Amino acid sequence: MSPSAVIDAALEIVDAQGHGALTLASVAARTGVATPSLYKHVAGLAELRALAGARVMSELAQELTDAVMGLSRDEAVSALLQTGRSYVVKHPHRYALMPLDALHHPLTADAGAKLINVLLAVLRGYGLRGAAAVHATRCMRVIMHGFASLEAAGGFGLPERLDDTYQQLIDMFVASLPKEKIR
Amino acid sequence: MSPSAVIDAALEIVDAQGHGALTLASVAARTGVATPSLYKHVAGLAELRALAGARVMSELAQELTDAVMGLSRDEAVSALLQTGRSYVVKHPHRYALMPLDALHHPLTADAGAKLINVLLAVLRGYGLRGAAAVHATRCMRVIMHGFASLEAAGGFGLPERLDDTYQQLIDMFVASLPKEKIR
DNA sequence: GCCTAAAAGCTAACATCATTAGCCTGTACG
DNA sequence: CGTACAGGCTAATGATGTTAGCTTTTAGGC
Repeated sequence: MSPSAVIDAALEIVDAQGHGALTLASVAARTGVATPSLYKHVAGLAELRALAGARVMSELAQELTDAVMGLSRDEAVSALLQTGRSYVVKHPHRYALMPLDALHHPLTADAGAKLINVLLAVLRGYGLRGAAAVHATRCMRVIMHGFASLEAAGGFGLPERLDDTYQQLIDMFVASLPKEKIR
Repeated sequence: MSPSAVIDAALEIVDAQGHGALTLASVAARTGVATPSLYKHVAGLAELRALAGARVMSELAQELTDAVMGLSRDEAVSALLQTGRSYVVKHPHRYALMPLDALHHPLTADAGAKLINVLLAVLRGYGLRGAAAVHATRCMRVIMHGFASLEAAGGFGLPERLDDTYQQLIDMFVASLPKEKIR
């Protein structure tokens, strides 16, 4: 066994039973090991959650990176937001693992930075600098996180198509970006 | 004591120590009662959380209602979004109590409906109907929830002014609404 | 004023967890 | 061949949620 294998098991449990079911006991059961043995690989439940969250964030960052490769500006923004949502739809339970303040925690800071960097890279195509870039990044995050967390939690009850709502948000955001690249 | 008094104590604990500190043991200590005695008023921890969440949602709905009274359209939307955020800034820990899928749970459905109704009322000024009203409501929710949850969780690390980011989001949303009332 | 029944409290007990301490074993490496 | 350590184990402790069953308080009717 290895720390990574423990995280694998943790993610399997989360995928199957939701993030509330992630306990050291359940991970131990799944890996066929006594609970205290997990401490040889992981410092405790808090660290395991952080590591699992970091794993998810890295995976998401990778998918986003792949999705925007070769695209720029509106196309890239749209692809990024769509891909972010589709990841959450694919693994609804994983979303809750990602810490919202990843940068504040050493175990998740790297993964968090990777994620933010994709957003920044996409916005670079608009020539946004300094404060403007920060605000735009935050807006994008708000939209992606707001929608994804609501969708993952089953927060949208009505039957109207979620795709349409999300597209409307994307259009809204894209419309707020500069039409000409700022030089 | 009464169920309501138990919820009061729960909210005091959450305000002071965060929603992770909300346990039956801590509520019992604060109300000067043995833990099992709480079951005379509340069915268990899950119900207490739901009831506390409903209380918070009602309170927020009331503040939002007060804030938009006498306003319409862009002014009302702006006031609603600003007031929503300021509630979260005032009581950062309470935000995490509100269930995202309030309508699915009988104990929180009423409060959830109250909240949604404020949003719908404000959007009525634009003459939005049917699916369009649903999408617009969702967009507003995404923006308010996305921003508030990130802010409450300390998810914005950089020093740029959050007020500016939020204003940008509000402008973005307002710009997406019809300029003339649809009749 | 008293009596009874329900409301509200208590203690004891149990299950589940996380966590720590201390022990055992196999294996890689000198 | 011996030793050190990685990785596993059992036992024990302390929170916590929850249930059961008993006691006390209280409110209302007689």
